[in-house]
Amino acid sequence: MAIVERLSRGPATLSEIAQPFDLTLAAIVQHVQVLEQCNLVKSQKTGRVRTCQVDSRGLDLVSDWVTKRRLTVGRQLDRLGKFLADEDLGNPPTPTTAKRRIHGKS
Amino acid sequence: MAIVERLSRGPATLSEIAQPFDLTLAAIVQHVQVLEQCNLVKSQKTGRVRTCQVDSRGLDLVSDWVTKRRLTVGRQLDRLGKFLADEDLGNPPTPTTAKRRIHGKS
DNA sequence: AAAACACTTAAGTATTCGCTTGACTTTACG
DNA sequence: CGTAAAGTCAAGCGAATACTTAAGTGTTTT
Repeated sequence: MAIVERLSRGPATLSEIAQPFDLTLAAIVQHVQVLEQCNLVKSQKTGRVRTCQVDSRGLDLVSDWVTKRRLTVGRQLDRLGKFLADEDLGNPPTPTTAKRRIHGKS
Repeated sequence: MAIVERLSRGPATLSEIAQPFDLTLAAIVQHVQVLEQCNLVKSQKTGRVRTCQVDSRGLDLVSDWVTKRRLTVGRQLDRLGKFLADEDLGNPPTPTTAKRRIHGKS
């Protein structure tokens, strides 16, 4: 998160990213590699310098996921209302009883 | 993520959450505890059953962070445009950005 | 009361992570 | 040229993590 925050203020080289952290350059490189796999950071190398920036595709991925969850949570409230109505009519709640590998291996 | 997705489709007990996973109930409890620390899940116990739902505060936290990053990335583009305009006018690059553009003449 | 249920808690373990070190490659500069 | 800078790669180590097992606790059901 701190690396993405740094990069959201403007592009930076790997050494520049590493500077505020008490870490080796190699460690930073490993973090950036993971962030690139997540499409949160993109980079290109010019000469011996690798410059990194935020990749907005990763941010999109995250915010899309969050908004999807929030939408279905909204529908959940509707379903709760329906459930309470059923309850008032005397219907029993659906007991989807889980019974799978509570202890020990299958 | 899978637990939050499950809960975004409607509340569930711990056993119900555990069902689709090949994990013990204890493992699921540990995951849910972490999610509660992150305010991504909330739960209350009724009798011997603990029912869990999505806590929208956690979702808000995430999407707020993402939109903040995106805003500053936006400002970054403005700065890039300004930088390129300066370049076209033949002005020397500012020292903080001077590390690029060492190679061939434009 | 006894048994079954739905967790809860603690402890142990095996794997995974994060990081460092050190050797190496490539590029820039005098 | 030689040397320094910026980064890459692989190996290794300690610490954290994600599980499991096993023994509780409180609550329904029979």
